Amino acid sequence: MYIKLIPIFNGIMAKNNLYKGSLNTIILKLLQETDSMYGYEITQKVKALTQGELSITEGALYPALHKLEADGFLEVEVVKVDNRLRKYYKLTERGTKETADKLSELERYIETMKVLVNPKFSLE
Amino acid sequence: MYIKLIPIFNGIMAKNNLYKGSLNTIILKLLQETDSMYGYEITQKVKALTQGELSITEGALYPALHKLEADGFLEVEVVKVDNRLRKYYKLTERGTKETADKLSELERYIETMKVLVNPKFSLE
DNA sequence: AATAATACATCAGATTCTTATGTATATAAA
DNA sequence: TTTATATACATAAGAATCTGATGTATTATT
Repeated sequence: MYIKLIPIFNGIMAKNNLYKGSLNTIILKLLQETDSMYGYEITQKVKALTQGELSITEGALYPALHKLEADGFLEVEVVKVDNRLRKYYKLTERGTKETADKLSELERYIETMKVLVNPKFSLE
Repeated sequence: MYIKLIPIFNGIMAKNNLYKGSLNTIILKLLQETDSMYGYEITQKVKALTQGELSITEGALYPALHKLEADGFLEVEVVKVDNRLRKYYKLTERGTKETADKLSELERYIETMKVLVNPKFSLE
């Protein structure tokens, strides 16, 4: 019999609320900077960079990685470390182009939101 | 027989790509500024403010308005103008609170994305 | 007379996410 | 030593949010 103990006040965890489409942009950008990363490493990197503000769930991450690979934006290399599998992903040429597109799309989006909801938002 | 003429180069239109959750924030903020608006007016206002960059589709807008109303964030008043119906929406008290929450959520989100993808992004 | 604009609405389908669950190994704690 | 945590992958159900298509109806424009 398996009993999972769950925190009583788990409301204090929650609060993720990733905006649609953000995840691909995040993955691509991280790979642009770090060249080669595996899935679990990405979740940890995001947590660290955002000081826990953003937790990429595995249920979102792995399917996203598979799709980016299927679309030809990432290539994968499987490596065994300490008897455990790691799948290292890196950008393809098309992936590098896609990264630039996604980033400018994000910039445009933020510019647009700035106009709509808050004159204080801006890009430097 | 109905034949719909469509633009040959409709690729130049496309490009909407609203991020998930943005729409509610936009609606709430516009109502905070303008006090009372009807659906069609919102679509036109968004087009005008963003110079066509963002087009709120009716298929997204109307269900969103209904849900915001059902959740108690908006109240509606139906008015007949030129023999046509208009449904004027305005913020309830809870809606005003929700607006503030959504706006700070957006600020946090942009701050987070800034850390992750682009050191040039910032709030003033 | 036909088309575009105004004004509402719903629905199928796609995408993207959360939460839960599952497998398996390695390490740290009780 | 057993248990829990960390590492590392994966899938699947269901919710939420969007696009694009379609529908109704009136008014204004061409």
